[in-house]
Amino acid sequence: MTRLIHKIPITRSTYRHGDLKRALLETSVMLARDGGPDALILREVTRRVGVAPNAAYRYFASRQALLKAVQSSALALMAVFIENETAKLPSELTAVDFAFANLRAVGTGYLKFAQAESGLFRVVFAIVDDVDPTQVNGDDLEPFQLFRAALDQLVDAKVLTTENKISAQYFVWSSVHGLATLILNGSLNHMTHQQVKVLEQKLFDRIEKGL
Amino acid sequence: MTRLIHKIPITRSTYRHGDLKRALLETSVMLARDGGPDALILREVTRRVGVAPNAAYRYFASRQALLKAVQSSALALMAVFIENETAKLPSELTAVDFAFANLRAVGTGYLKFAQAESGLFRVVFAIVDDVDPTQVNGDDLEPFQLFRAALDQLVDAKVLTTENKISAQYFVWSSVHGLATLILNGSLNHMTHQQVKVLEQKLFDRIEKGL
DNA sequence: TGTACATCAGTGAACGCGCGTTCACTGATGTAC
DNA sequence: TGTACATCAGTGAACGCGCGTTCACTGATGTAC
Repeated sequence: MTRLIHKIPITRSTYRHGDLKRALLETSVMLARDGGPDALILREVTRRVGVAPNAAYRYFASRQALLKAVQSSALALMAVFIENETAKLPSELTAVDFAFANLRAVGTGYLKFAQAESGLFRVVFAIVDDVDPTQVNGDDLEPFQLFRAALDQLVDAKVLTTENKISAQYFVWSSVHGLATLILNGSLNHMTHQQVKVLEQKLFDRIEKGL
Repeated sequence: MTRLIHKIPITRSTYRHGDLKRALLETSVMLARDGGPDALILREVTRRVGVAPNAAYRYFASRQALLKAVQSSALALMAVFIENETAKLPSELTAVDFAFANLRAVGTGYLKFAQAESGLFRVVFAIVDDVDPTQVNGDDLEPFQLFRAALDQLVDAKVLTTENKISAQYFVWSSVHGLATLILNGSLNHMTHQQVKVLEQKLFDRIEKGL
């Protein structure tokens, strides 16, 4: 009896973990937060969870599959960052002004996520050499969709035509994503945080002009 | 005598290599062409050159230093791609038209390099956790400079003010670089090559509009 | 022109490291009677 | 309520792999006399 009590491990009180899949995924996300895709090391994940290295294989077919799962989580978190910004929008604007403000909000959330969660951002855009397509979760959010609602509003506000919407969407995405990657790869390291902020605003100005 | 002849290795006829530094760098570039920064494996480089694994250390302080050297080579090649495009420009244009055409040419070269030499493109923007700063080659070309001449022409042609030049330069760079990375990370894999070409042109249209 | 010698480019062997994945398994658990 | 049993979540051990870097060295070369 007492023996049993002493044998209770810190991280696990039952023989079966009970929630190993979730634990593996959450730990994987933590690792990826700190070091990006390369920091997702299967053995390290299982070590932290307190389980044998091969235990992960009951829930994920391979490291790739686990990375794919982290990718989904990261993208969902990115969407939350964006929603946090769009939620702040004042409602007493004209449709046109609101649509533009919304676009800026989405871009701001995108850039904030890239900077606050650079590891996860890099995971989102890491190349995952095709995971078994039968395993692909069809209703996964796609990064391309993040700007969609904002662009739809611009169409509704007659700022954009329907024909131009797609190319506008790629234009906005490229510009914002490009700035995000330049920030992350250190190309803007000579600037202060404040200067980067100013640059972001000027980028949005030019994006609006270019639509 | 005959013994000596038989002992001549295929890749080396003298005891001293004679040009090992160049051979190491060139082989490194080949590896990086095929697989990006992660494919730059010291032991593989020396294996291909036909030299002991540690021989590289006479010329490069570490793998990082070698990667840095490859980065310089890659950036120089990128500049060549851009010059190849700008060289094609017709000369009988007005200053304004020429400046815009030049900007497109630079962007086109940038995107062509990214697609034709994706491994080297990734090396250029790979994070190199600070190499010893006393070793840094001060006159290394910076990616940011690639668009500089085109923007200068736009200032000369009075399309841009001097104050706006810098932010315009980052706008152009972000947009083009962003599209390049989206193409490379597979975000546009659902498109045909032709569709991507069209998208590039529409991006340039919007960039011009946004200046 | 020939010899002695110092230089330093490249060697050989090893260190310490850690990874992803497979195999045959064990034993706590929940279930059926 | 108590017992027999099948399930399957997690184990233990190993495979095969290759990396970057350090150390003490050797011996072909170019140079000085």
